[in-house]
Amino acid sequence: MQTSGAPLSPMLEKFFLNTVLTEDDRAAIMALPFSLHSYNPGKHIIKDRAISADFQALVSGFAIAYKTTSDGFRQIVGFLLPGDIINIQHMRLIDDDCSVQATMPCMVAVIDETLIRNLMSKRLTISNAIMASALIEASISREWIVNIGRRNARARIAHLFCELATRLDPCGLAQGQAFKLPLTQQQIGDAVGLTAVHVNRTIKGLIKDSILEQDQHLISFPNWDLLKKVAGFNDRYLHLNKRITALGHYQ
Amino acid sequence: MQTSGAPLSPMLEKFFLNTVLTEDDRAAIMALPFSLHSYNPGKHIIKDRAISADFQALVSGFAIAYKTTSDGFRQIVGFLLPGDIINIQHMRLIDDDCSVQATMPCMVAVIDETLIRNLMSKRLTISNAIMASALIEASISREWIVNIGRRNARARIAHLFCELATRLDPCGLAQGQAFKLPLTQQQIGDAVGLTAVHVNRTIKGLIKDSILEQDQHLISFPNWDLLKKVAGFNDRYLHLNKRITALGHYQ
DNA sequence: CGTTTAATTGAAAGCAGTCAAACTATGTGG
DNA sequence: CCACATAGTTTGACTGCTTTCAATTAAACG
Repeated sequence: MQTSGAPLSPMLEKFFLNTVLTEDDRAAIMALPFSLHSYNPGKHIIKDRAISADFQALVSGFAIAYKTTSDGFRQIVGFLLPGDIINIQHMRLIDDDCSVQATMPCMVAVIDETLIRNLMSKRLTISNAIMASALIEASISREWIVNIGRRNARARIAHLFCELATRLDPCGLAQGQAFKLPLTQQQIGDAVGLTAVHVNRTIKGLIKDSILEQDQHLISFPNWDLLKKVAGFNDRYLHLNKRITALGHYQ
Repeated sequence: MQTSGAPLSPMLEKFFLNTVLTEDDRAAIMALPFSLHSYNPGKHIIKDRAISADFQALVSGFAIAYKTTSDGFRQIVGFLLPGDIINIQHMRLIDDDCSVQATMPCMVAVIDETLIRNLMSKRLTISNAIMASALIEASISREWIVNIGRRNARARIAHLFCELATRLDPCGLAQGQAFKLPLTQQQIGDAVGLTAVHVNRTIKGLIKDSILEQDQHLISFPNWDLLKKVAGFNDRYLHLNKRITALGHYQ
């Protein structure tokens, strides 16, 4: 998945992972007019309760979706990687219920939502691909519920690293058994329901036990199977490379 | 929302909450051939990894969707109420990644998935309604992540009760400021990431502080605003009564 | 009425949170 | 290029929420 070149190709590549698109579908998507916006770390791509009439896709970088409790705590509810649709719930629901913030320099492609709606109504396959993207996002949320609800700190953080390594890889953002961590320890805590202090101690423990290695922002794991075992990680919930055809039959 | 009479009407009513359907759309849905199946508490409607080619909707009763960790812990990831589509992710994804189990006597309408696919391809509005249902389910999952990740036991359980009261009401399963709890304390724990023992103690505490009342399986809360405050509950994530039109414009 | 399942309670242990301080990057302006 | 400011990381001591284990009571069911 290239982030250089055509800005919409990361999204297209992601569609191809779950849906068989025709050459016409591909052309129709690549022909969509868009504008590009860049966001530095810390900047908001979507602010809570904002109502925009646009369809946005992440071209490059890394962003977090989060919600805030009434007493001021933050919980990250998902990650956005290149190719991901940023406000997919906005297609059918009025309220954006969470905010989206860049944690790495981000490039965002903005498309007039009306054009997407037209495309979806005319091209069933593209509608299917977007539906599949929404369902995969939901599947990831369910696994996060399991991770936070039923795993201890060590397994939670290991699971987070497993998910990051697995999802960053097809984006060209992982180097073998390593990746550049796009999050601070505070943000890791906000993602897995722990405090930054305990995240720090737990990561230290993982390093001490040779489950992880860390060199500045580079996280590596010489023993992928061990990390997976500690995390109880199974990538099935990410629904990678599982396509169903335009007709809905299994490929 | 009636559970007697036409079995598909609870689902139809739910569609109407988020999408403006035409009379033709309504008729097309009500004309769908279906078969009815009943499940007693404890019975599985979907078993993990099962591959079925059917579209299923809950007609009456109450069911839980859950996942199991590699070390044997169970985490409930969502509730299914009358009108809810049971295996919505199955429309576009190959793997069912969670199991669904009845906790109350359930009636399930099963429809040939091909008929649903045809309906969705011919009727944009119905496709939109199903998409909206999927997005609402995802929104609820995100709020569960917040609930488990960033609230203490008392707020978590209060929040669960708020969600149940709010979602059961349009199904005709809530009586004023009360509802019949469709879950055991073990299941409540599995839903909010706590042990059954601590759920018990926490509910006792809520009762002692007059935030809840309990008479057998009937849960009531004389002070709804107080319960909401303890929970930090805001029903926005449930997306009730927020319709957008077939054309995608705000109503 | 006996059996099974669910709810309840107590005591002890442990995982994670809180508070506070020191340290280390990272970046900026002089 | 260095001094300073800021943000992020690390560490220690202490607290406390939640779990664990075990046993008892109550409810549901055939």
